Amino acid sequence: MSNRIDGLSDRKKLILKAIVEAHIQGGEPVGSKYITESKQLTCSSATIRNEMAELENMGYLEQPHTSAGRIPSKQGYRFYVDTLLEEYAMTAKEIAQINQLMKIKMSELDRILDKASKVASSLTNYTGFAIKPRSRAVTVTRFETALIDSRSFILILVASDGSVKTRNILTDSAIDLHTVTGLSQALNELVAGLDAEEITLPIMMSLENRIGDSALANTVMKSIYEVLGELDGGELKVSGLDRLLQYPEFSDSSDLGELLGAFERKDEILDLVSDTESDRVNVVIGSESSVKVINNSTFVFKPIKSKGKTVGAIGVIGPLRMDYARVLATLDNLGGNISQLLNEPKHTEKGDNHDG
Amino acid sequence: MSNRIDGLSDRKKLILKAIVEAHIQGGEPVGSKYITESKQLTCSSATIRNEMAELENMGYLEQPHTSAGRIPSKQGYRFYVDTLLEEYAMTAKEIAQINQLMKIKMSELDRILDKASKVASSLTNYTGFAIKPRSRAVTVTRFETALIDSRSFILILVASDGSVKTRNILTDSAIDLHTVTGLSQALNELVAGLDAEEITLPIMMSLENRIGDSALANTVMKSIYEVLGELDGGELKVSGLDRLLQYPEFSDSSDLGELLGAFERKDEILDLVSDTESDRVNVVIGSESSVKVINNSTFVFKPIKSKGKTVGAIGVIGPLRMDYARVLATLDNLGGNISQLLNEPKHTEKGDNHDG
DNA sequence: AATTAGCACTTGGAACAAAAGAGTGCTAAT
DNA sequence: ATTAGCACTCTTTTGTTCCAAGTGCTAATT
Repeated sequence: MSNRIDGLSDRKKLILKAIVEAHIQGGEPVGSKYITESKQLTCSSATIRNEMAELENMGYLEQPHTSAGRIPSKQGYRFYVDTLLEEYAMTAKEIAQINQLMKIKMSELDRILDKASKVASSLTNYTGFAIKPRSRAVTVTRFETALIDSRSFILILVASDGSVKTRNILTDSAIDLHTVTGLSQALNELVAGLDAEEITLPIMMSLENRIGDSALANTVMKSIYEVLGELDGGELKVSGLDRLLQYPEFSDSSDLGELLGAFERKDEILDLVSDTESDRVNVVIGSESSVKVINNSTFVFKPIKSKGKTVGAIGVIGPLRMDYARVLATLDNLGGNISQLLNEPKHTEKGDNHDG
Repeated sequence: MSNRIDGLSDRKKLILKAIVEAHIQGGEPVGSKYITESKQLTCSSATIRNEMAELENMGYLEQPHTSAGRIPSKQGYRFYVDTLLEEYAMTAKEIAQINQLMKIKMSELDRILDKASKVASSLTNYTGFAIKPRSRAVTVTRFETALIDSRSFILILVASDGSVKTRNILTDSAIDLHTVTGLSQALNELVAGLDAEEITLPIMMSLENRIGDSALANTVMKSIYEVLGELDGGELKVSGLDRLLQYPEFSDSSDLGELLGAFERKDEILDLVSDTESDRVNVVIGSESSVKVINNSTFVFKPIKSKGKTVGAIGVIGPLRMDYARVLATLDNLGGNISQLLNEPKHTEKGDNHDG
């Protein structure tokens, strides 16, 4: 009888779906009686009980204690997300809010992501985050300088991912426009386009020779290394942290502490996002991944692509019993819009606000 | 008998001090028996009880319920901080850690503050924050441009407080080096040094005339407004959020939520810090100030001065029963060091790392 | 063979009572 | 002015009972 390609009869699927959704909605364990009363199935509570017992044996459900209803296990949520989830139809209001964001045509990824994480948080009512994953491939493609006074100038570094970093440089000896112009020329010829490993001693020597000021060359190279490090190491922005507290699973205890700690350290989350390849919305339930920190929470995130490369991700974090349908739809839409924005030909529109 | 200039006998002061310190240490209400046993006073528990009753009447102590010991009231903490606190001698290790930070000679305030908030958090074991207060006085003192390609360039804005902001600008029509050089010249002559109110319509008109591209002028001015807004609105960085959770007063409940919410919104905290004038370490206990959000927590922060002006602040946030002696000493030292770093003549040292 | 009604069983939570413990306030003695 | 002593108050803990929820199993039914 019926569809068993993934090992569950249609009825079991229906029951599992009903339990997951009831639990997501109410937060309480779900009993057999509730399922029969919800009229999605025609059989009796005894039948449901038998099926539930089997689902528990198979690992899809758990029982907090003998006389309680069932709650979905992580495997249960996983099956739900992968197989049972129905498309969520976004409301006009939600779509409007996303379009609102899209109108702000910012060209700088950092600021787009920052804004997007706020929107994700406010649309889903979970904690939102935005991330720029690690990528060794980023280099400085161009150097510019701007003289400030006789003892300081600004070094501007344009990275291959489009981001711009600046550094105030204080010099030991007096400098003039000629010096810094020469410096930026030299950097553009010798260092631009190289990554950290490619900047070798010979290159540094020739830079020193070229500008004829070893102290300056030294200082500048230090700054460049630093910026390369920043470009490489990802960034993580979090917004709507306080929303976590409204869910009883975080209301007390150590789970919240682990999450906050993970946000502080950043690296676990960066790893988690950087390691995934799928372009679709990713759902990481509990400690499915090797990342230990997020045991009792779910990460959902969607990569942001620009010209075929993953340049960032936006997502939300919340309890296991997350409103997956809605979150998936929201992030898919939002992330897709952002990727599209990044990829669309930039100069086709009328001359309104082209920047941010 | 004895010192009553602030209305408390010496003995009452001793008792209050003992109670505050015992409570800071243990977190539990303090009873009369504990005080007598701690051997700081020679009188009996009954005497202590009488004194405690009086201290409660005077508003320095509170009783959670009849059969509990006393805990300090906000007024009690206030008196303790203002009058009873003994100098905390920082350990060699703590001083070493601060000196470590000081070695990183960064010239950019943002990055110093960011780092400093982390150090403050790790030294005190409370949540650290760093802030750049609002200040209407900041203007853009200088504009630079860097051409990227025929349709985009980077606008660099150097602010009067030394910070540097950049904006990617996408243009509708093709541009060349000549265009952007002319643009920066025009901006430097017409707009540099003005604050948002001073940029009037006539000025914008003459800019438009000067560069002869109204769409470009428009886009650029939008970016400038935006940056002026950013420079004006303060920044708030928080680190060590997870440390809050180790204190039982935040272990559950809404207080934590209010704090997290305040960190999200930022404005209450910015107001709080921006409104204070004292250069010393400030201690805001509970809702002493008009800021409602932080009812059951203490803010301690020290302003950072550069050339006589307050350019930032670093501080920590924690429960009312905070280790005030230690926090005050740490922030005073740390903040003082940073201010000194910002003010010291910058070019006197040997040619080692002058930047960051 | 699958479903279902019925019932015994398990368990956590609520309600209540009693006891223990901590600390006070007051009185009377020093 | 201080202090010993004690009655009093209030929270916390512990134990008991009771109840409701929900299960698993068995026997009857389709």
